[in-house]
Amino acid sequence: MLKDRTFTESQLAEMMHTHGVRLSAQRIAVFSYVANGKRHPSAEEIFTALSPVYPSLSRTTVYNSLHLLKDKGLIRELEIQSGFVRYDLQLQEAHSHFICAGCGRITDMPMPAGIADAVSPDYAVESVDIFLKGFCPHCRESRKNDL
Amino acid sequence: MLKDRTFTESQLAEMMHTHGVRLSAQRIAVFSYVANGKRHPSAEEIFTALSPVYPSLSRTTVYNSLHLLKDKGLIRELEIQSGFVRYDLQLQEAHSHFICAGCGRITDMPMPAGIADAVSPDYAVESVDIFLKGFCPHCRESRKNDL
DNA sequence: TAACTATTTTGTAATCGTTACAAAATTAGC
DNA sequence: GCTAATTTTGTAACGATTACAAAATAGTTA
Repeated sequence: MLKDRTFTESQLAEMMHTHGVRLSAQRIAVFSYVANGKRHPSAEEIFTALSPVYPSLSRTTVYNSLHLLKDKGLIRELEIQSGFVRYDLQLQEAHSHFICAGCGRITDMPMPAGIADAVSPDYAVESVDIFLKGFCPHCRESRKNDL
Repeated sequence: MLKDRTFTESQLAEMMHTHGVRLSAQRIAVFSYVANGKRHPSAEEIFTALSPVYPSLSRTTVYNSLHLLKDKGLIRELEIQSGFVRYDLQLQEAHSHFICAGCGRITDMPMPAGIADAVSPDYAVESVDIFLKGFCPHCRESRKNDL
């Protein structure tokens, strides 16, 4: 499990600027939600969370912002679950993801070493996604009681 | 890269039977396509490929069969790519998947050792998916020439 | 500041993979 | 062969995402 970190709005704006993303209130809000929120949100979750703050917010803007932030390397798509895409801050330190089959919560885990060694060197690996599925400590416990 | 294996129809029927899947021509065809085809097909690919053989085949039947085969542990879902699900034979030997950003082809790779060690022992890991993305030897070469 | 241009946001409609559902067809056991 | 249970089929619905054009906003120049 990796610990979370909170980013101030000006830090986020700075990151966007250095990655060539023009600023807008909506974009900053979307980026902030991915970077600081409970994390790994879907587009719909972001839209639902931000709508009260930006009543005119459009779903399309959320999608546009996410795609832009992804193309510029600030966030990353996670296709850990069927049916929709989740988004994660593109951290410098690689990590894997654990999704709980009970509560659905996603937890960052350390990236195991030596992944690249398992791939024949003719293949140019550009990204590695590791999705672990199972039960988190809490759901594991409640399941034990059920059985 | 792992080598492929071909299953005869009676082997497939046998596997289905021992896993408690009732036989039907359509189900065998779907299972065979996943087990023997180019592999890692989507529901749509299966439907398109089998339609000529079973002109009455319905997309719903393909989905039904895939879900059943998955629930009975014969095949596995791969959410390696956004927007749709791919299916893979549930092999006894664990393996990871490489998807080429150039040609889209999916290649089986050996499963690196020691994945579980990276997860804190409070988490009950039930499955591990490793998705590698990059360029296969062929596409890597053609890209070199383009740059 | 005004005028002009480029970019972004918005809202609606369309698309695509998948699921729901009920009727028709098939299968299995007697 | 008959009856009950299962499977298949076709159509309609659904949910996430994308396309697109109009409206709003921001940036630039004068």
